[in-house]
Amino acid sequence: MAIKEEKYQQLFKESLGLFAVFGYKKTTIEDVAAKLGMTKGNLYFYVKNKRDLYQKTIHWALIKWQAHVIKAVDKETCPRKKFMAMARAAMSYIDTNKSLRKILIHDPEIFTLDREKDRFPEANQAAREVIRSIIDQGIAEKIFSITDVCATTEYLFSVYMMFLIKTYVFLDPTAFQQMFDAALQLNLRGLMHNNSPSTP
Amino acid sequence: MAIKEEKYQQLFKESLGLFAVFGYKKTTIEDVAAKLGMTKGNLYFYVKNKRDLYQKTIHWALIKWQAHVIKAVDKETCPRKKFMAMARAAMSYIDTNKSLRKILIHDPEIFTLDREKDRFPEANQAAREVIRSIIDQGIAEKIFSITDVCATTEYLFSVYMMFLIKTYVFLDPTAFQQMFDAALQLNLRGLMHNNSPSTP
DNA sequence: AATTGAACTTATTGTACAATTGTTCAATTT
DNA sequence: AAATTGAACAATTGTACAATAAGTTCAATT
Repeated sequence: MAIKEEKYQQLFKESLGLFAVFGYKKTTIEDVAAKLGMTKGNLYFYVKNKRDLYQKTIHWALIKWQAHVIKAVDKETCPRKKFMAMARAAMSYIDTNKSLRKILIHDPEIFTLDREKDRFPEANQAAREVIRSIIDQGIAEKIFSITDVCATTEYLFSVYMMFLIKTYVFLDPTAFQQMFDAALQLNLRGLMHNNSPSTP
Repeated sequence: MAIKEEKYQQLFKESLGLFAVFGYKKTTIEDVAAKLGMTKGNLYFYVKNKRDLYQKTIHWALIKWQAHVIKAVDKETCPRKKFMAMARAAMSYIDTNKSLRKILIHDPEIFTLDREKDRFPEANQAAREVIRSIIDQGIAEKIFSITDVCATTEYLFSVYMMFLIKTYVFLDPTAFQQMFDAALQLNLRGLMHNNSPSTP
């Protein structure tokens, strides 16, 4: 059913664009239907309701983002480089993806530090696992040394969330970059078994 | 005018208690006045308006909190221990102070990762300076080594904010403690010049 | 200087109704 | 059978205005 998949892709793409411009409330089901050249009634063949459309649209965007990050991580072999690739890919993606970024500004609670309020636990769990696998590999190769892998993963995921929250709100790109670099240095050195001179 | 100072202390204390129980909206100026045995009109001798009362009350609570942290930091001489003392004092204080914590739950935006929306820039600037002075001392004593002190301070302050946001929302105290310890280990090792075995 | 209490102003709540938007579904087309 | 339509229906939001409650001011008083 590649044809139905195509339809969904198009639906989410157009939907994302509209939600980005008008926000959830101001975007009507009819707007989305019109954009796709169908009637609003037919949209209910694809999604349960408006909220479901919004949820599925953002989930789709988050998964696409994640795929981009994983691709960047997989290009590297060393855990240290993987960690850097992960951080950089995640941040640069959101920086270039105007639509997703606009939605995050409209609806900042998409990223929350409160796990109870997490509306995208599936996508975020996958993100945790990316971090976790890099740490595990680093420990296996005796490059990283930390006592509590689980808690460290959760902490680094929270730091990642923190940066996301800061990204779509940050005024000065230079200040952001500096803080990002400082964080990367601090966390990498914190993970490493021995402090070695940083290779940029 | 130590007598007037006393009055303010009492005002903020009672006000904090009421705001903690009922929240900003449900707490009336008359409630606060009654608690202090005065009429609501007289409250306007002390504060500009209701919002000002709320603002001054929280600012007062934040400064008291900060004084507690600084006291704990000053007990230590080594920058490493100072850093740990700072983190621990800040977190344990909020854990025991039920009123302040309740207010933070009612009004989570008191702590924000968005500097533009910071309603207590004075108190938070002072907090940044506590972090900064510990880092500066650590570098002077060649215990810490980081390239960008300014950006690292800002990053660690953000991590501090993140923990505060997580604190009043965290379900499981054990999980919080583990994450806190992992973060402390990671950040301390990241700051240090050479990785030495951690002394607990 | 600190406080009162009444007068005054501003904000909130409730209600009723109109308009808009979201949702369902039997009928129709592909 | 899967996809789509359009009209009927339900839910939500917006508007207007009255009633109420809460916030604010200030001349008089302690």
